[in-house]
Amino acid sequence: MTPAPSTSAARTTSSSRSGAKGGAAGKAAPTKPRLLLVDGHSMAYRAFYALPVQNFSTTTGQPTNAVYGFTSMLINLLRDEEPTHVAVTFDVSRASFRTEVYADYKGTRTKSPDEFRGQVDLVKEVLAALRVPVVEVEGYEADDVIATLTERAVAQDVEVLISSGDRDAFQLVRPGVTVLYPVRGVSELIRMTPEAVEDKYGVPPQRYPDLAALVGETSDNLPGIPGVGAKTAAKWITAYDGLDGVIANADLVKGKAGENLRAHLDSVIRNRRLNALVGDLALDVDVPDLLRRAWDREQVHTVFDGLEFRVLRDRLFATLESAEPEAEEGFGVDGAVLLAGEVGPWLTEHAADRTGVHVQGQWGRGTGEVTGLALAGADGVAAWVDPVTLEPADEQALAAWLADPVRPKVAHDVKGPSHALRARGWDLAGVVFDTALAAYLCRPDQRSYDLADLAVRHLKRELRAEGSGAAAAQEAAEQLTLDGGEGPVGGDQQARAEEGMIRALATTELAGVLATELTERGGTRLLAEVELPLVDVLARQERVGIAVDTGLLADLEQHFADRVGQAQAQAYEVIGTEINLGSPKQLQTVLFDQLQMPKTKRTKTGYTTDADALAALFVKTEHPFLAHLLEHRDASRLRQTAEGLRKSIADDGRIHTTYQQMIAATGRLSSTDPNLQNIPIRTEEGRRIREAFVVGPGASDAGSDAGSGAGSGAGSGGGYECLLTADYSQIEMRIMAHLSGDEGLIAAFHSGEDLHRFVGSRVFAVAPADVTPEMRAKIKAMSYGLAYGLSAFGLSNQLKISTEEAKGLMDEYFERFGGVRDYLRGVVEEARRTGWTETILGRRRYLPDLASDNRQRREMAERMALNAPIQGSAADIIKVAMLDLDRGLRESGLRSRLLLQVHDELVLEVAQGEREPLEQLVRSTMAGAADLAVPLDVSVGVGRSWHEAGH
DNA sequence: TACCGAACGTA
DNA sequence: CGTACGTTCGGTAG
Repeated sequence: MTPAPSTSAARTTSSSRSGAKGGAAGKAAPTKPRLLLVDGHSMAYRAFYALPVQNFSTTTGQPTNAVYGFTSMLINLLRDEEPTHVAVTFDVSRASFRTEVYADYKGTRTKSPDEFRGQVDLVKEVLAALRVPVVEVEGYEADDVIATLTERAVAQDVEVLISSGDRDAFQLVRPGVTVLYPVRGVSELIRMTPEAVEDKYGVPPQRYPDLAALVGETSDNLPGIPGVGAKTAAKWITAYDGLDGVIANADLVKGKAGENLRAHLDSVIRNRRLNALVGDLALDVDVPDLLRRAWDREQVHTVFDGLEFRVLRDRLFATLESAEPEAEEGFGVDGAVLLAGEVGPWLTEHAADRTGVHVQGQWGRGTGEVTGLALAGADGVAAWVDPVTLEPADEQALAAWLADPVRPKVAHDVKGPSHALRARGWDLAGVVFDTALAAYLCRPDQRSYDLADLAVRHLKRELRAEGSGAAAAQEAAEQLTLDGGEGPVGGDQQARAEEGMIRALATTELAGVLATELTERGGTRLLAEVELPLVDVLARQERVGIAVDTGLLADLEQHFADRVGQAQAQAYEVIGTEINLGSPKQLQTVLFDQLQMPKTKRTKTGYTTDADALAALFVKTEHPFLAHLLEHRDASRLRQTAEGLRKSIADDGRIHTTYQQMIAATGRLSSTDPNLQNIPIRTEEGRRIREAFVVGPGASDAGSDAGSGAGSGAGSGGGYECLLTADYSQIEMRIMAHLSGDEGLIAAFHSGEDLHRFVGSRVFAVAPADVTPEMRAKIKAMSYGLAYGLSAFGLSNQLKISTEEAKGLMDEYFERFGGVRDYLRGVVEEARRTGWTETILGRRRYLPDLASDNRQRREMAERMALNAPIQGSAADIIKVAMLDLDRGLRESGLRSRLLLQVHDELVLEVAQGEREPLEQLVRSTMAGAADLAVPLDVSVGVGRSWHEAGH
């Protein structure tokens, strides 16, 4: 029986304690507290006018645009500003002390539209679910409450952020108090710091109400002095040291403006009295009461469901995880360090069924080391094994169990650990679930899939022993040390064992929860049939590595270094000074200050000096410095690349990259340490680096496990004869043709004609033979651009043609290939409706930003939605090809082996005498990896080096 | 020492 | 104002 059964549903109610702890604290508590104050009424009102009401209402007809915009803004603020404290304030009623003073205060305001009223209560419902306190005081406005809380916060050394659409709030600005003022709706807020206020109005923030009193505020029905704007008002205020001075010296002011001032002194004085915020209200809350709290999960679901805020809810959960309730409990550990002779019996008793495996140690570059092994049986009993002190019988039992494919195991991110196990002589088989991979498939946009984070999120548990905080665990460990003395189980080891067993237990429990979630998201088959079996294929690729001609690489590095030296010397000669050519900052000084060249495109920190811009500058100025600089850039990048590769060559003369299977949100692999997926190919000089990747002498240890051990005696001539590369041609365009079902594009792939020539002939309405190279280049750029969400502007930029021409080109393209246009439009619509995109194997990518009210974010999400199914389906296909190929190699008894994957290309090492059959196998396997409406074309090349094999 | 932005390599 | 990545460097903040 599991000692501490737990499900995620069982623990949503523990809010009193977690509430007190606060969600914002999350991981690293901010050093200084920060209070966010929101003027609820004014921000909701802004949202109401920013978002078209017809697009935002529930099926029952309830308008939700204001509450949607407000909630969205609040989520963004909580995410981006990370306040530790938060409150939202509202006006209680129209009547306030100000209307008593001046009956027409805000008198021009028309009654708010019907669609708006009622939404304020909905906003309050949302706030209640989010556990954001609402503060309001009868007879005062929201801004008075904000002013009061601001004064209190400042006195307590708490930083303040005010979100208000009312300019009166500017008077509160000072160091440590910033107003976030909405421009254009509520998605963009500008930061009104003391400097910003002074920049904009010409007076310091505390004098802003003086200025407003003179200028007037139409929205409050406070008329100012006719003919006096901010400029004049600021001038007076500065000249007479404030409004009191202006009033006292009203007689000195000349001209028509002066007359008007004297005529309207009363209203100015009244305005100033009304726009002064009240900073000393009696409130029943104080700043500490506003500590951010974890929101109520269930209530959020209820409220958001009612409002039909599906995507917004996803965004809330996605962006504000730190506000999850803190885990309450740890793990009850029922387990022990296995002593001599206990391993076999333990496995028999506890490890027949699904067992959690956690490896302690280190790994990387295709190898590793085991320092501890923890197991957690399906019965909830755990065990820990010290790999150093195992006796032969234990060793054998453990090895047999680990390698037994019918003993099901669950693990977390198992590729690395499998290297460590393998290096210890243990093969791992029978892994039926990987919690990290499952979490990745559920939410492929996450940065990491750390076990501890997943346990907190999905199990609501900390990775620590039950009922014992860190201190208690330490105590227990020390106790053991004292008791055990020199005994078999030291305290340090005990602590490591407990840590390992907890992780193994957490893995088994997580596997259950994540399996359910993955099923809901339709990813079960993808995990079982693609990602999980791929782990082993990738592990072998990493272990095998690719051979490098070390001498050649060193020569190349020297060659590039020489080029760098020459270019540098020539560059220095031209400009007469020795600057660091690798420093954009120093370059900008030379280019734009000393040489007075025209300014390039702006970056955050200045002006760009990228290759495109430098080339454009060279065309304009023909300054030789630019040529030397570009040469220096090019050569030093190549030198760096060569040097980096040389440094990562292992003792076996090969480079062992690491494939990341859970990084790219589209489903692609990535390669690190070193990255072998970005080795130069475009330029002649760059391609030379590929000459250094060569066929190996073979006979390395790892080779034997590619072809199954037993049968490999046959042709053991030993070595390898060459490298083989095989890549899919235009796979993304073929997927586009398949997914769109566009008849023209499908016909293009069946025509045997060159794709871009074919498409070009349609777009330009000429015979294929009459498609010029220029036309072809434009078509090629556009075809690929479409899959990335390219705009006419972007296309014109890239092709250096006018926007009009680019627009015409795209129109013509869509005219001829209407299916493509319909598909691209549909894919975004569908994603907006469901919240995700999908590949041909059902791999999802969630894009909550499709509903963002921030245009930049939303359009970014739209481009992602266009690209994800295409790039992701290509990733699906090559993964399937790798699995089929791996299986095919084994079944046909070939000894050749997979070395690299570069998105649409596979690199293999061809065993002696296998060139012909291997090519056949590779071609048929890759072409057969998916059944599309168009054929999958595979091109193959062989050679001694990657360069030679390339084609 | 740690992190960010600019730049640039690949598909 | 074109997607997806990883690495390197210089610069700056800590």
